[in-house]
Amino acid sequence: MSTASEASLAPLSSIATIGQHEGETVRVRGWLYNLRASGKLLFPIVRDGSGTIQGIVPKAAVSEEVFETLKNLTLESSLTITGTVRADSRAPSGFELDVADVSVTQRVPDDQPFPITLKEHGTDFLMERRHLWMRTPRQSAILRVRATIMRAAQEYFDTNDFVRTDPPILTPAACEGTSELFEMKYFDEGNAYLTQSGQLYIEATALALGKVYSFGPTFRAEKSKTRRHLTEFWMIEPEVAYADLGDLMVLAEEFLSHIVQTVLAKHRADLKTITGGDEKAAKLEKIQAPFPRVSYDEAHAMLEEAFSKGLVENRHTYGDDFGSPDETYISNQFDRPVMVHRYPAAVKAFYMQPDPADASKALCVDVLAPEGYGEIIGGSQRVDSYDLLKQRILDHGLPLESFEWYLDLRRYGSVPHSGFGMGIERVVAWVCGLEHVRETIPFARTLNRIYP
RNA sequence: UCCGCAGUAGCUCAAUGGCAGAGCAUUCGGCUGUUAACCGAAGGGUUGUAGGUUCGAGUCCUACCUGCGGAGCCA
Repeated sequence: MSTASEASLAPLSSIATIGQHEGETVRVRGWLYNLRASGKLLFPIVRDGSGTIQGIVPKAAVSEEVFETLKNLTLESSLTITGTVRADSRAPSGFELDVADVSVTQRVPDDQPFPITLKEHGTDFLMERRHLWMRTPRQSAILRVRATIMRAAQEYFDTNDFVRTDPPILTPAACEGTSELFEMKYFDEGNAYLTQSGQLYIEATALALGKVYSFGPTFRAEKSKTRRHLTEFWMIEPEVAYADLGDLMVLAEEFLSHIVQTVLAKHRADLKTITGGDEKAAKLEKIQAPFPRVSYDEAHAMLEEAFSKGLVENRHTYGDDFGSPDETYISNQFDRPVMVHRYPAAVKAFYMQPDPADASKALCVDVLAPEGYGEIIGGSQRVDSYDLLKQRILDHGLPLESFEWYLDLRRYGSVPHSGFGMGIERVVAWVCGLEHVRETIPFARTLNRIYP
């Protein structure tokens, strides 16, 4: 090994941008991802979080110490490797590193090898080691796409003059009076609950600031065990004063289009790593506003026809909400997200404005992602009449005193207003083509898992 | 909460009711262009738990535990 001062002469490079240093000697700080050997030739593959690169180490080209150090190095040991960047058509990324020097920061013990191998593993094994699983190229790529989706979502609202107003996470009562909530003691004030939605609170901030959004974690204590559910997930919710349902649907389709096109612009390589091909990117190209709009009645008619043709197993009952198989069938009829609007008021939340054309319907919209990924957005125009809202609260058996502040919003300068919530993890799962939302978040919280 | 599936080596999985195995990982040896490298060798097991049937149970029966994904509910 050369001296520290000698090695420090080489500039640091991230692997993602190492092509800019072709012909130059650089340092890469990272971890040993894989090591192949062929006699007196070593092929260490190093990852640094931005990508991986293969190093070439002919025994004759380096010191005995460098060769022996690398030859016996254990996977996922941390190291700094110095070498010359060379373009090579055999390399997946187009570049390789002719290694000159290596410095090991921490060596993974021989008797406790890195548990995640390059071979296949079961989901439970991987989830139990999520803190290590996320080091693999595919999982890292998913987390990068997630970060871009979150940033693009905020970017859309920020550049369209929305003000971010974050609602409380600890709340005194259920927002909608339906979902199961996580409950805890709150000093001498009785029980508090983890928020299931910030919606009611951002209705208040919308009437103060006009266009607002919130972005934060949301909690549901429902015992859902499916590929679409987490007990803790991230939701971004816009709320707009004076907006009606039509305005809301335009907002939703433009918002989603922006997110998907931003991912396409930045993550072609990651999408390929995640899905193993370019088909997903081709599908995402089509995600451009406007999106198809289907009323509840039209969707029901689609399901009736599908049932008569034997395309769906169970017949949908008019007036009921759509089940998961129903949503999957409807969304599969389109190559873009479909906006299903005007559901029966009876199956929707108390705060939704009735349709003036048919009071049995609510002015609401669910956006269903393609390919059966389910509901990614749910929103509505809100009840703006004091009398109607008060009646709805009473009809739903909710404690009026808990909603006095909410009724104030209709008492003092009430206006029509609308908003929606988008679940980040479902969008990531759809955009990345994943089987399960648990891979879309660094540490998933599900019914049977709160470790690590 | 209901329905279904699964639990065998560190991992992924085999094994007609009849000697518990393979690949990968680990250790050792070989190989100068490997792409989940390859070749040879070695170590590695209370078959989820508790009962039962049987000459004999990984395999059949009962209960339980754990996990999975589907319904419901939702984003």
